[in-house]
Amino acid sequence: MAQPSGRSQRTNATLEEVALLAGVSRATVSRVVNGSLRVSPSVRLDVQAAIERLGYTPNLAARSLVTRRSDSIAVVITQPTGQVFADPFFPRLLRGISSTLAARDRQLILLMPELPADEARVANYLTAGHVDGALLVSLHEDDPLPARLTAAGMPIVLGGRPPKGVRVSYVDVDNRQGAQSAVAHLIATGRRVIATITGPLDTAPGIDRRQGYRDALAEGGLELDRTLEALGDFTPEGAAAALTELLAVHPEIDAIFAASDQMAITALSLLGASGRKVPGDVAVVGFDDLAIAVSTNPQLTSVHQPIEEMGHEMARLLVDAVDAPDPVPRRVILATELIQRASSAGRSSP
Amino acid sequence: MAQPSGRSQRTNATLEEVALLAGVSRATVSRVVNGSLRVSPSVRLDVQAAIERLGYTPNLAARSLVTRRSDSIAVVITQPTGQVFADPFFPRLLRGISSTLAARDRQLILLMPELPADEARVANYLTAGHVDGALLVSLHEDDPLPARLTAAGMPIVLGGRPPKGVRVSYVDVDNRQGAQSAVAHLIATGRRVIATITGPLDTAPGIDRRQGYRDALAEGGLELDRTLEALGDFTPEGAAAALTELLAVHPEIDAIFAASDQMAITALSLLGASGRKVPGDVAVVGFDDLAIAVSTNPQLTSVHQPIEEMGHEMARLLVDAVDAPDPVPRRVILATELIQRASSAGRSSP
DNA sequence: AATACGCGTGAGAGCGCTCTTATAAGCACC
DNA sequence: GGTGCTTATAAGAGCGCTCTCACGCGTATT
Repeated sequence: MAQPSGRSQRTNATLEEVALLAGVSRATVSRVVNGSLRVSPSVRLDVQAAIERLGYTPNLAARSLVTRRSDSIAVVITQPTGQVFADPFFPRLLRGISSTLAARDRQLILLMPELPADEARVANYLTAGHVDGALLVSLHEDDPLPARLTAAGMPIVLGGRPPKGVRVSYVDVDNRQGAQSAVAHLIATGRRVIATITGPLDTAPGIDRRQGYRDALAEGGLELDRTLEALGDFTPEGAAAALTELLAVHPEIDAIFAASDQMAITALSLLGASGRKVPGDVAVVGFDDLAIAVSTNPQLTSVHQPIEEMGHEMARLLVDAVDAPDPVPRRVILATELIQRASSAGRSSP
Repeated sequence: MAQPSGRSQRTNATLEEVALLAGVSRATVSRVVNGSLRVSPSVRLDVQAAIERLGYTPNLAARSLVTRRSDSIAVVITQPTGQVFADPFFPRLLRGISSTLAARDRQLILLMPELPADEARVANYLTAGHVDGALLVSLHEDDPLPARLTAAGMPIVLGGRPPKGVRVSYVDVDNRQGAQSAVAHLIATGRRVIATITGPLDTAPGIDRRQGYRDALAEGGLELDRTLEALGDFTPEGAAAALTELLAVHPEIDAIFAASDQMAITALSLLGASGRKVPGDVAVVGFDDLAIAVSTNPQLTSVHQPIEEMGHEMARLLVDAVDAPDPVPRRVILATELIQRASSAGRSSP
């Protein structure tokens, strides 16, 4: 009597109540709900009407208690070191994952361990069987999680190529081919002294993008010069240091392929500060195709990655694996696309 | 015999088994697990040993079936129109939410409706009682979700000020004060013809940031001139159009406050292209303090928002409301901070 | 006409947990 | 040393669902 008391107690109807209203047994209602074929059309209609009337929604907890499945999937995003958060990779990836999972009636449980202690808890949580599978993104090199989960019989799919010879399913963008096409483009537009600012070489994208750079040089008949490869770490600071050294050693540079847009943008402003014109003196190409690539001056040529699609594929692979356990790890490599803008325009054209 | 068969069947122990091993009843084990005080120390120790030995983890589905709680919280991120995804707002917000939720033993269920049809499904899912509460982010103006959920008795907390006079708990950053401090800084450093490129004026941040701009002008004794307020929409295109018009009407502009970094960066390159020096001729200040703000040329002065903390507060508010339903909506407004960089340096100093 | 088989449906067990209620044990008191 | 009290533990019901099994009916087979 103390309060006016909130209405809408949200007392969800149960199977039992639906059954009563429809004049059938609980089992039959269950069959209708789960789309069993073994129900006569007339009964199905009655039941559906009752469900509609009562606004019935299955109690997921009760269901998963008996089915031993949770119909939910964990997405584990490990803290990427440093500023990698500077780009909107995760929202887009999550959107891709989310839409596919929703379409297949799975819940998305997001886990973002920060401290090592969190990671232990996450591992516990996952192996406790609260989810049917896990999607792992941006692990560090020596993360024990994939091995632990695989050993525990939990289906997983990684985002990005696994570091070592770990045999798990994964989805990745074709970093190598993307970098290759970027550098091939520089060669095709007349650049001859092409430097690269790499990503960290203990990460797959760092390695693969450098490899793509080398591939393009080889194909273009240009000599590989290790002093044109400056080690970056995807951050502005790292890129600045790398570029400063590069310009000191090779003032004749006429093109730069940066392994990330963040670094490419830093290069853009540093080159300007050093009195060089982009693209007149030096062409610049980045990787990621961030939204700000169109806001820089000049606009930045960059390699576009199908991130949403990566999410789709990851979710698809995982759900398939949950539904039909498959001993063979699968992998999907998605093509990238070079988006040409002003920062790499040919010398002849303005 | 077909396969070597995977080991580690992950047959989680049950309460019953723990009870058997510890020589007590199921109920006693349950008390230990849930931290009841009514257990003698010796028995508690025995039980804990048994739990340890069997690697017991409670079955969440079974628990929530009887407690009628899920111990999980939904985070609903509605598709922001256009490019707003260009900034890493969501990862940071999610990180804040995630860490607080984890600390309070709640699961984070992420829902990202894209199409209107998705939104209906999300609403259904939420009202079906699968979660204990919901965090709603970046709703559009007329989103019916808050009202629906509140009516259904579900605790919710919004991220960002609610559009109309909706009475719900929310957490927001102090957009108005942030903008005010940015513009006050411009005035203090000698700027007199200060324009603004606003955000869309049907969003709370758009409105509040413009209001902060006006506040600062009033306090600084400058006349408000509506033709110095150009309507933007947070995108580069919008900003470009707004700025072009602004410069045409007011070539004497000596400072620009852009309601987002994305727009500020666009302004930076456009001003350069028009032959104006930043900060020599025109000072530029943005809002968001994106990571690329340090990579632009010149580096961009911007208003920093405590996004992780916003996530923390949202989660804290919601979990508190779930634990102790509170008829009074709460609100938390977090302070912003102006980060001064080269783009707004005073004319006297280089 | 008798047997067999399919197919739609109902009855009932039981998933692992919490929570209420009952019981046993311990202790103080007069 | 019996009465009354508190306190630790056990027993058992039941949350809402799925799923196996049995049943009864209609149709095909011999």
